[in-house]
Amino acid sequence: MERDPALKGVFEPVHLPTMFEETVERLGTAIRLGLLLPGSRLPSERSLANQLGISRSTLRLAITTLVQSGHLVSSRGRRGGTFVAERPPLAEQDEELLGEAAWAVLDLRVATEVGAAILAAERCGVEQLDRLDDLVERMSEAENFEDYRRADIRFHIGVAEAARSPRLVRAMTEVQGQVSDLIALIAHPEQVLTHSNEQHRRLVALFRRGDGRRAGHLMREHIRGTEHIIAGLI
Amino acid sequence: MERDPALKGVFEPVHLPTMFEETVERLGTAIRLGLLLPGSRLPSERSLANQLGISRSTLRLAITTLVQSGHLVSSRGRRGGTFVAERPPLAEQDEELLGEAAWAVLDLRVATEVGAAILAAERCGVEQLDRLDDLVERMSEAENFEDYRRADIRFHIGVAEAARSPRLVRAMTEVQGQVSDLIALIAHPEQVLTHSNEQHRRLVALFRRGDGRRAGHLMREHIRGTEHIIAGLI
DNA sequence: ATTGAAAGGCGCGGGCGCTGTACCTTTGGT
DNA sequence: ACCAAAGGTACAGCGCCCGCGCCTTTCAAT
Repeated sequence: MERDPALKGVFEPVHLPTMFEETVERLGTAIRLGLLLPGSRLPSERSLANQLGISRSTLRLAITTLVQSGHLVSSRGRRGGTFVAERPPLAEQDEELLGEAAWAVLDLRVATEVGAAILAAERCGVEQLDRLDDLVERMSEAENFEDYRRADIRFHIGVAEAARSPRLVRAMTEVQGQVSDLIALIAHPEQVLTHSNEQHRRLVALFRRGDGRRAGHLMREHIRGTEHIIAGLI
Repeated sequence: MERDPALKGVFEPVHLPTMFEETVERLGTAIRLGLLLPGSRLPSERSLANQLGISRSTLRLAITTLVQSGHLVSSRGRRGGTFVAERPPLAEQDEELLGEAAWAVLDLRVATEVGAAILAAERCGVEQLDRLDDLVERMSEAENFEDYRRADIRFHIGVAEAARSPRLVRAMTEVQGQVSDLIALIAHPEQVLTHSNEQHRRLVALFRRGDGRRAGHLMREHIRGTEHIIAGLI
């Protein structure tokens, strides 16, 4: 057989997540990224199972797992339901993650972030831009790292939304979920955050001007910083 | 519940491909993209099942499907095996594909191609550059569209290889597989191909200079052409 | 105080995909 | 003539997932 590098990927083992795993991953990531706010209520099990296109039995398995891991709390009765925990876990600080896998995630991040930035500059509307302005403001006023980080995540997903591409939003959410586990490991002095948010501000300005070229380049520079730090840890 | 657009994706139905479907997709795409050349031999069923991490029974189902669709042929006996058909189908000209799904694929393509181009400029080595030069040459000498197209696909996957990122290679392969179904529908006058290949040449030059900024921008312009044409069809 | 609706908590039968194993058949090299 | 290597076939079993029905808890409305 030829040693064609492109074929490496073709014959690689195929891992398919189960519905259970996928559901835990989706809901867990949404909670850890702050897309589902602490205390907010999820749809009823019957309704959510329907929306997700899975059986209630399977959904309940996923919910049980997330309750045990501290992401969710359930209560019974008339006004009962499933709620996001008040203090959900932030990130799975899986030290084993540092290695080959980390690089792969960072590479995907480059593609997703830069691609979203370029398309955002080409297509975004005013309401998305206002939203991004808002998030930049929130970051500049953040008192602690957690607040900053939450807004940061929303900003980057917001860029994908500005690109008007649902698939990119999904990809961005996944990438942010994985990269957050890494970012949680590194320190962030205030000076770095200020500089980072300055880049956010310039990005929005470039989106507004429709300058996809500079927006793409700036986004690449923006994310290069954390790459270097993480690279040092590996 | 809030109408947060980011949550749209979280609660969307989850459809997971089966191992059977995934295997058919992988092998079928590799064949249609020309990664597996006509007449070439696949590993034995037992070995391939082992490599893919699935049972032989399941692999056989996939192979049977691909035989019936004209991608593969099987022969028994001492020197038997499973071979790529001499004239495999080129693309699934699924006319139903034109619509919402087409845009989603094109968006992912922007991210994958531009991301790969940027990383290729940052990391590529001489051997990958030579490979890309070779493919550019092959395209310039192509007598017909099919030959050109095969080399074109290999070029773009080659960019992902130059980025030294296996995950991007996978992503690029998938994207090319889906976009090929669209590209097969549109005409390609020779003038367009010449211009397109000129861009390939300039891309390699930018990779060689390590100019990720211009490489990313040029790649975005490069793929914009087909976008416009396909947009016209939708 | 009663009732009913809306939510979570449970149990079970059945289907389908996938596995693993064993065995058969074909074919060409030794 | 034999044997090794490949595809072709059959079957028992397991795990995930579904769908259904039913129970329990709670609170709002009456």
